[in-house]
Amino acid sequence: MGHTVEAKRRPRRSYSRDREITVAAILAAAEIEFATNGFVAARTESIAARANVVKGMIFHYFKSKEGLFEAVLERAYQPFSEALDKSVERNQTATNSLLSFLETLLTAMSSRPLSPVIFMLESIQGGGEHFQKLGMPSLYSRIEALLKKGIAADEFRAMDPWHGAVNIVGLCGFYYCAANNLPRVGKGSKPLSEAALKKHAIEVMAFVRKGITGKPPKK
Amino acid sequence: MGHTVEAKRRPRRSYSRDREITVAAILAAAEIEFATNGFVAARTESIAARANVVKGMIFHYFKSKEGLFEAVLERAYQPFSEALDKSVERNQTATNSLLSFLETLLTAMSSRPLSPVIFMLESIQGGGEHFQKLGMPSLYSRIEALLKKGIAADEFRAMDPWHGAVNIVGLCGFYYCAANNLPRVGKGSKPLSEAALKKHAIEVMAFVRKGITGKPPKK
DNA sequence: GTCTATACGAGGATAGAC
DNA sequence: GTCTATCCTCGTATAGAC
Repeated sequence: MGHTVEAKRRPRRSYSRDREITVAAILAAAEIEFATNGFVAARTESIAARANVVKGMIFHYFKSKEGLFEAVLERAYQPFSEALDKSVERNQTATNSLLSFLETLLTAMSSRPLSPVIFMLESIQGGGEHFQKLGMPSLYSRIEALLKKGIAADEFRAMDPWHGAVNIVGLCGFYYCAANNLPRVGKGSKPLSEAALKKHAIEVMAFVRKGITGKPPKK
Repeated sequence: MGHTVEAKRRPRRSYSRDREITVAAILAAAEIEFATNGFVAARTESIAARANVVKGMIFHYFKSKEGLFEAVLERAYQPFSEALDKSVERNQTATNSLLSFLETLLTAMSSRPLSPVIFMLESIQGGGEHFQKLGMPSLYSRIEALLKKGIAADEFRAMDPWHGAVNIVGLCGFYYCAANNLPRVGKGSKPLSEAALKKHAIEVMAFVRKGITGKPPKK
């Protein structure tokens, strides 16, 4: 039935007795659980089982379910935060700036494929409460700014840069959220395999490049 | 805190004592609740409060929470099913076929803005179990087919039609899912206002048109 | 058809032994 | 640091009066 996806309760074999290891295991398990079920529907018991620890450990290290969730959110956003820092504006054309930023963004996503899903769920269910803290809006703003620059420089076609930014972020992230549900007809590789994600990045870059330019590169 | 969004418990004033009215009220309330919280986190009590009926009515008419959810899903998919039926292939160019189909699709979405969100949640949380029944995959397949046709006819650039279809669906639907969380800087109208949705449709159509064509229309 | 009361299970959180 | 046992709230679902 349409119930929560839960991890099988595996018998615990070895215990780490090590803060770092236990915490990391819980975080990794929690990321999966929250990305599949959302905050409210996520089950601490299920997280514990997947992490191969006892439920009490979660409350020991994170105080509450909410505390754990925030830790997961921060961890999930980290690569994107770094991507924002890394891609500083050099003296480049708007096209090159945007495409290189997109490449960084898509790489960050493919390295942590659950992050877009968690952000999506937080957006829908949490109303984006936590996003202000994380600095999520700056992702859209960055792209919007690049679009404005390119439009002013006549590199890009006339368009609403705000909608443009949303559309581009959507192009990057939607795939990850819909992955479980895509038609698999005749597709050998799974949508989240490394090869498929690479293909996705290439296709998105091409789509964006064509979709925003004012004049196409003559062939 | 990051808890479920719940409807305030309003005092019940008038009772319809009418099957149609009660059922419709429950369905409408349930759509909101499921779209905000997902199946597991949705609360029947909250749905009842929003519909201004007593919780028992839900089980009376729909037997179970799951029964209600399926009814909501069907209702949400209906406009898209009609859109698929309506836009039969006439002797048109691939470009015109695709754009007119997109227009129908975007109109369906704007008429039921919660549907894309429900589908997204079902995709993430339900693993798309219910989608086979509803015929969801045909939406992607239709677009994929149109893309293939256009590529073969040299109207569209070379691209992977499967990824292209996912990207186009994402362009249409992502906006609705992210709407609660978009930066509102300097934006007067809310992202889900009629005006904003119309703008979204126009921007997406333009983006797709430019993003897929092989040769741009000379100006 | 509508309402109240309640059974019953699930799940977050804590206490305290080892 | 790790584990077991338990408390208590919340939420689905049902029984039965009006």
